[in-house]
Amino acid sequence: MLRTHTCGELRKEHIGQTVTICGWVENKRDHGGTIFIDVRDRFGRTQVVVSPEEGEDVLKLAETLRGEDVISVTGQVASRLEGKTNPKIATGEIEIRGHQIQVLNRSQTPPFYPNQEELPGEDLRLKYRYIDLRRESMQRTLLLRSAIIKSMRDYFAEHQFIDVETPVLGRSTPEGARDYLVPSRVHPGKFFALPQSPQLYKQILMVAGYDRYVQVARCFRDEDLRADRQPEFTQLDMEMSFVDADDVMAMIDGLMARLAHQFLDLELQTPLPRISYAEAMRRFGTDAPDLRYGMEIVDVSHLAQQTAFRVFRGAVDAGGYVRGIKVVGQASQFSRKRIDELTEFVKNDFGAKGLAWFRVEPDGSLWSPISKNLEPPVLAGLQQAFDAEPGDLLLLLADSWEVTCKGLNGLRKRLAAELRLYEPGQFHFSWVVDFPMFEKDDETGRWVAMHHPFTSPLDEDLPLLSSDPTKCRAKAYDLVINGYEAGGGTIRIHDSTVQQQVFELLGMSPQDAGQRFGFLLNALQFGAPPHGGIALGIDRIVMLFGGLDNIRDCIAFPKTQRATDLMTEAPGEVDATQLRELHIQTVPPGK
RNA sequence: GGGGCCGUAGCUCAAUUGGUUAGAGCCCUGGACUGUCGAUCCAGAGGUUGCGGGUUCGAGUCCCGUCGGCCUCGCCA
Repeated sequence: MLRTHTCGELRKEHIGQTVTICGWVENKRDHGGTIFIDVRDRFGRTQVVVSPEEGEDVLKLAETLRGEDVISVTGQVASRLEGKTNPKIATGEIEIRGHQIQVLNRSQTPPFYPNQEELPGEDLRLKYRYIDLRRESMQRTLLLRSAIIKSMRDYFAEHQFIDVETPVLGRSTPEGARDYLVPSRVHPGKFFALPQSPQLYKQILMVAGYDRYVQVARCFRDEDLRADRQPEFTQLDMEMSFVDADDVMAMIDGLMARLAHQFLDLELQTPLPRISYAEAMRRFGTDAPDLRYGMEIVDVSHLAQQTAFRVFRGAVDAGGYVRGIKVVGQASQFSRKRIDELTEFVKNDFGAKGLAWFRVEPDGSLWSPISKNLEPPVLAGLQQAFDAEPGDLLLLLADSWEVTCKGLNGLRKRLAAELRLYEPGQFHFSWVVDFPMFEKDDETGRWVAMHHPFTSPLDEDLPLLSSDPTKCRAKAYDLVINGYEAGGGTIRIHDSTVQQQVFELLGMSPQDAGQRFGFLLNALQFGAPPHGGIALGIDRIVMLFGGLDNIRDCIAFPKTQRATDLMTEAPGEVDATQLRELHIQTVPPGK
C-alpha cells in the first residue's frame, strides 16, 4: 500500500503518529512561508501543512502543486493550533505536518474542478466524466446505489433466492420495445438482440425448478430517452414458483420496508396500499399516480350533458368526458398569462383542444371567460362537484377519455411541482393492480398485451377471455413511488389452453406463437409450475432514494438524450473490414 | 418525427430598443505574503459570441439553416 490511512480517517487519537496519505490536491493556500494543502480522496479531506522548518525542498515542491495533482504525503499527525480547527470537515481537528511530499502524477488544468460551486454544463460533465465522478454528490449517489444493490441482494439471498445470470446475446422478439441488434459473424444475415429484460429466461428457470431466481440484470431498449429513461438500464429481476400476486407483492413490500428503513429512515406500513388500474385512471389519469398529494380528477360529464355549451356538450356527445382538477386557494397566483401557458401545455403535449378554467369568486360564484355560456344550474353543479371554495381555481378538459387522462395527469404533476404540494423528503409507495390484459395498438388497431403475452388473467375474469376480453384484467402489478413506475411484474400463464386463447386474441396463430416463443412454449409443456415475479428499476429507485430528478446522475457512465456517450464518443464508425466480416452493408439515411 | 429552453474567455455568467475597443468572478501565468481552510494583495494573459448563410451603415443581439446539450409529446409489451 502506498498509504497508511485514507484522507477521511485521521482524528485526534492519531496525533503523534507518522502517516502517509494519498490523494488529489483539492486546494492550496500559499502564504509564502507556510503552505496549506487539502488532500482529497473518496473518503474525505485532510489538511497538510508545510512550514519552512520542513525544509527548502518540500516547500519548493509544495509551491508547484496545482488542483487535481495526485500526491502522497508523509508526516506527523498534529493537533491544529488553538482556534484553528475546521468543524466543516471530519478531519478538521488535525493536520499532517508534511515532512515529505511525492508527486505521483501531475494533472493538466482540468476543464472544471470537482469542488467548484457552480455545476458546469452537463455536456462537459459527461465528456469529462472521470472529473465529474470526483464530485462529492456523484460519489454519494454511486455509494448509495452500491449499498441499495447490496441490500437487495442480501434480502433475496436471505429468502432463498438464487442469483442466476442470463444471456445478453439472445433472440429478437418482435413485441415490445425496439431491440438493439448484434450481427452474427458466423451466421450471415442473422442477428442477436440484447435483452429488453430477462423475462423468458427467468420463466424457464422456474420450469427448471430453481423456484426462486434473482438477478441484477442489464436491459436494453432502443427507444427515445427521457429524464428517467436510459437505453441501457439495470433491473432487479426476480421470479418465484408456486406463488400468486399477493406473495410477490408481499416479498417486495418487505424489501421496500427494509430499503426505506435503511436509506430513508422511514418506517413503511406494509402491506403497501393498493389501487386498481381503473381507479388510478379515474382519480389521477395515469397508471402511476403520485399519491403524495391530492388534487384528484373530478368527472363532471353528467353536467356537460345538461348544457347547450358546445365545447362541453360536444365532448360528451362524441363519447368523451369533461373532467377537471381543483387548485385549492391559489386562483390569485394564476394570471391570464400563466393560464395561457397551461393551455399551450395541454394542447402541445397532450393534444387537448383547449383548457377551460374557472375562478371561484369571494361570493362563491364561478368566474370564467366561458361562464356566460353555461346555465346557472350547470355552474352551481360544477361548484358543488368540485366542492369549490372562494380562491380556488378549476381547470377542465373536455375531450376523449385518453386526452382528459393524459392532460389532467400532466397538469396535476406540473402544478404540484410548481406549487410545492409535497416536501423534498416525502415518499409514497403503492401498488397499482388489476391492469387490463389487452390494449389497442393505435397504429395497427390490433389488440396487444399490455404487459406481455404470458400474463395470467385474474381467476374471476377467465370467462371474460371468451366473452369480453377488453374487460379482462391481468394478474399484473406495478410498484409506484412518487408517481414513478419503480417496478412491474405479473403472474404468468402456466395453463397451455389459456395461453392459446391469449395468443388467439392477440391475432397470433399457433404457428406464429411457435415461431416467436417456441422455446418457452415447449418448456411450459414439460412441467411448468405456477410462477410469477417482478422487475424493479434500480436506476429509478436510486434516483428517488437519492432525491435526484434525473437518471443520468445515478449512472456512472450514462448516455445523452440522443443516446450517445460523450466521453467515448460511442456509437462510432467501424472499419469496412468489420462490416464485411459481419455481412453488413450500411445505407445512408434517406432525406 | 412534433413542441419548448439553452449555446458569449478553460468554468459560471453579464453585455440598454441592433451602436464605440464584448465585461466580471473563478481558473491560468508572474510576483508579494509564516496559520489558512472560498486565504489575501498586486500585475498579466486569455474571445472565430457553437458553425454557415442572410437582413442592416452597423449583429453577441434580428431572420433562415445546421450542430450540440437539456425538458417534453409520440415511442418505451
